[in-house]
Formats: sequence, structure tokens, C-alpha cells
Amino acid sequence: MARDVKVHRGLTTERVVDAALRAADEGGIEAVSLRRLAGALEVTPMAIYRHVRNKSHLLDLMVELLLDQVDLAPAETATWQDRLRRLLASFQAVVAAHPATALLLSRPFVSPAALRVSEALLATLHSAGFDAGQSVRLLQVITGMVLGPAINRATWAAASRNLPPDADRQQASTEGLSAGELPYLSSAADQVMDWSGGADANRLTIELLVGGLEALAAEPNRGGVPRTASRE
Amino acid sequence: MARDVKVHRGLTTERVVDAALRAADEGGIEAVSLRRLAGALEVTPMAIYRHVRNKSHLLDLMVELLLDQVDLAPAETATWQDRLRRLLASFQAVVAAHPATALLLSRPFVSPAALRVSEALLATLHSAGFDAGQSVRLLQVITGMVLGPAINRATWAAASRNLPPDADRQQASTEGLSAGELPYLSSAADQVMDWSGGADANRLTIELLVGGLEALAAEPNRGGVPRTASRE
DNA sequence: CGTGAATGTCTACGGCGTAGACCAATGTGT
DNA sequence: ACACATTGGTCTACGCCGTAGACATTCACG
Repeated sequence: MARDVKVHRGLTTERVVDAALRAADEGGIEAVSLRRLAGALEVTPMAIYRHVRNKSHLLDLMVELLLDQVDLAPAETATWQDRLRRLLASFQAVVAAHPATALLLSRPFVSPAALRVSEALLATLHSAGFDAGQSVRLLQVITGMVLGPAINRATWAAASRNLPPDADRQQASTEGLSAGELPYLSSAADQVMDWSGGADANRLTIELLVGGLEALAAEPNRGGVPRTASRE
Repeated sequence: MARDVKVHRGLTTERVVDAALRAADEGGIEAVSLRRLAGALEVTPMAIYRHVRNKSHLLDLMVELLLDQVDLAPAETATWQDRLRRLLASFQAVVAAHPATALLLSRPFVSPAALRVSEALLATLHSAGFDAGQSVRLLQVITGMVLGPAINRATWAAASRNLPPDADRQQASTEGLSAGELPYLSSAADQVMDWSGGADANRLTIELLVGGLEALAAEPNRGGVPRTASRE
């Protein structure tokens, strides 16, 4: 029963995942290659395979580590609004702290931690009065909202600079649009630059969601079969 | 001025992008490799480089083709609510029709078409009464909401089957959770299976958003500095 | 001490994106 | 009609990637 004994070179699954997460956080997901990782750990690429089934498994473990930091607010929380706020704020904090959360965009949301998050959200939505079908649909939207900022941290910076950073995609965008044709966009670009980190953006997101859910719960036919009305 | 003359082997940028898009739609983004693409077009891999700068550029062109299908509702639309509904419904339709929209999750949102979409959304938000700063933050959330379904089409199917499809990540999830511990999740799983395609899920998303925006616009201090109140 | 399991290494394979030299077809100017 | 430059496709090769399989070492325990 040799378990946690240090042997050979003290490589452990934990060390591997930690290193991978660090690499992903500071170099982007695509910076995580088994060979580079092995280099950082001063080990042969194949050594990693003693602690991780394959790269996909490694990425799953990284996701797990991230999502385990999410605080699933207890079910006893006073109102569903408060539970939702607390849960999502925690989720948002994790997303904000780790660029590696971009992993959640490409990987099935089915690890134990992910399931726990989903379960907590579904429970909250249930107590808000939504049925199972609606809750599932809402769940998808909510994760999208939370992950929104993760989708592109760099996008806006690139857009406002008229795309100098990457010489590759620079041409693709300078075809038909000049600065003047996008008044709102260019005026908004300034706002983005001094973006202090998005703390209030996150609050805005949550309140948008809570407000929307309240409205939806109060007027259930809205989300169901909408009146023929397309105006007013 | 030889322009649109057929020479050699009639490979064109359009044919390349079309084939790539088709491949991405039916095999996922990672199924798009220049070599495979070349095979499908009965051409050498390097031939593609005569029509596309590099892979990144190709992906940009694919995104462009997708986003050009989005109907930017005209600014004269009666209410901002209606314009938002129309614009987002169209966006959602594109997402639903093309699995390749997963590209939007990994690529800067800065192609001309993407900028046009963003501009239209910002204009709509402006007419709803939000200032530039809020609009930018909301924009991020909204695209997240719309792209939510794209984030994982396969996730739920995998989750409900207790993860049989992929032998790789199957283990990662069967550690601490058994079916009984996730009541809402497992009951919801059924709902997901007969998911007719998400038309009403999309409506739900839009109404959630509109309702949330209305609430936010009516009570602006909510999204700003929230009252100390954390209860009720 | 001996043995079997655990851990790291080496070598090698096929796939990827892509640089660079080459070459055939094409349309142009005289 | 003929040399010519341009266009579009091919070939070869490089360095990266994930990973299979055989091997070597080191440890835990009898």
C-alpha cells in the first residue's frame, strides 16, 4: 500500500494539475502542452502519463480544481434571489481570477464539481418557481452569462486598438469598416480600456439576471407561448 | 486584369471557406484541419495557402460568413425591446443552425460582421437608456447568453447518460457523485432528452433579458452601487 | 534479500501548421 | 506568334503536438 510516499522524482497528480493550471492562467489554454508542462516540471513528457490518463483527463482535473472553489450557497438561504446572488458572485469570482476558466467553454460541464454547481443552480431556480424544463433552459443561459467575460478578455482590447497586436487577423477586419461607421462601438472602446476589473460588471450581470427572473416568474406566459403581440 | 477566370484547379477562397464551414458544422471545430480540408477538396494541403493566409485567417473567414447571416434589426424599429428581440432571435437562429458558431467562443469578436453586430446591440442598449459603460458590460453578458447553448450541445446528453460516450473522461466524473444525490439534475435530464431544438428556450432567453433590462432601466441604482440590503 | 509494483525514460509514430523551392498553366504585351 | 510575368498547385521538410510500448530504475514490503 505505498501511497503518498516520495519516490523517484516526487511528481504527483496534484503537482501536474497545479502546474498546468498555472500555465493556463498565464499563457492561455493553448499554452498547456504536455511537453511544455513536462519541461516546467523537469521531467520527461511521458512521465506525466503516470499521473494522468491523457491530456483530456488533465484538462478535466483542471476544471475540477477551478469549480471546486465555487461556493454553492446553502439551500437554506433566505430568498432564492440571495442564494443566486451569492452563488453567482462566487462563480464570477472564480472566472475572474482564472483565465483558465476558458476551459469551461470547450469541455462538457459534467465533472463532479460542475454537476454540483448545476444542481445548486437548478435547486435555486426551482425555489424561484420554475419547472424542470424552464430551469434547464435557464441554466444554459446563466452559465453563458457568467462565462461571458471569459469568452473574450482580449477581444475588446484588440478591437479598440484597431487590431495591431496580431499581424495575422489584422487584415480580416480592415475591409469594409472604418472607425466613423461605428459610433457606439468606438465611444465605448474608451470605457473598456480603464476597465478596473469588472467587479461592478459582475454585479450588473447578477442584477440583470435576478430582475429578469423576477419578471419571468411574475408573468409566466411571457416565456411560454408569447402573445401574438410583437409590438409594445 | 485576370479576375474570375477558372484556372488550374478551380479552387477559390469561397470554396475553401464553405468546405471548412461544412466540416466544422458536422464534425466540430477540431475536425477542421488544413490537411483534411485539402483532402476533401482533392488538393494538396499547401494549395489552400494560395487562398487563405493561414489557419487563423480561415477561421476568421468562417466566423465572418456566419455572422453575416445575422439580421441587425433596423434602428427605426418601434421599441428597443422589439429591436432587441428581432436581432437576438436572428443571432440565436444562426447559432442554432451552425455548430461551427463554437468558433465565436475562442476567437476575438472583431471581424467586420462581428463589429456590426456589436454596434447594433450597443445602439439598442443606448436607446434603452444605458450609458456607454453599462452597455459594454451588458454586451458581454448578452453575447454570453446567446452563445450559451453553443457552449455545450453535447454536455447534457453526456451528463444524462451518466457519461458512457467517451471512455476518457468517463472516470473523472464517477468519483463522488451518485445519481441520487442530484435530484434536480437527474429529473431535469429527462427534459433535456426530448429537447425539440430549443426554439422556446431561445424565446425564454430573450424574454429573460428584456425583462431584466427593463427592471434595470427602471431601477438604475440596482446595477450601480447596490443598497446594503442583502435580504429581501 | 528478493520480488513485484510504482515511477520515470527512451524511442518512435502519425498528425498538425506551414516555410520555401519548384513547376505548370495561364493570360498579356509586342 | 512568342517571350514573359503571374497565378495556382505540388513536393519536401521542419518542428511542434499527443501518445503507444518497451525499458530501466527505485521503492515498499515480505
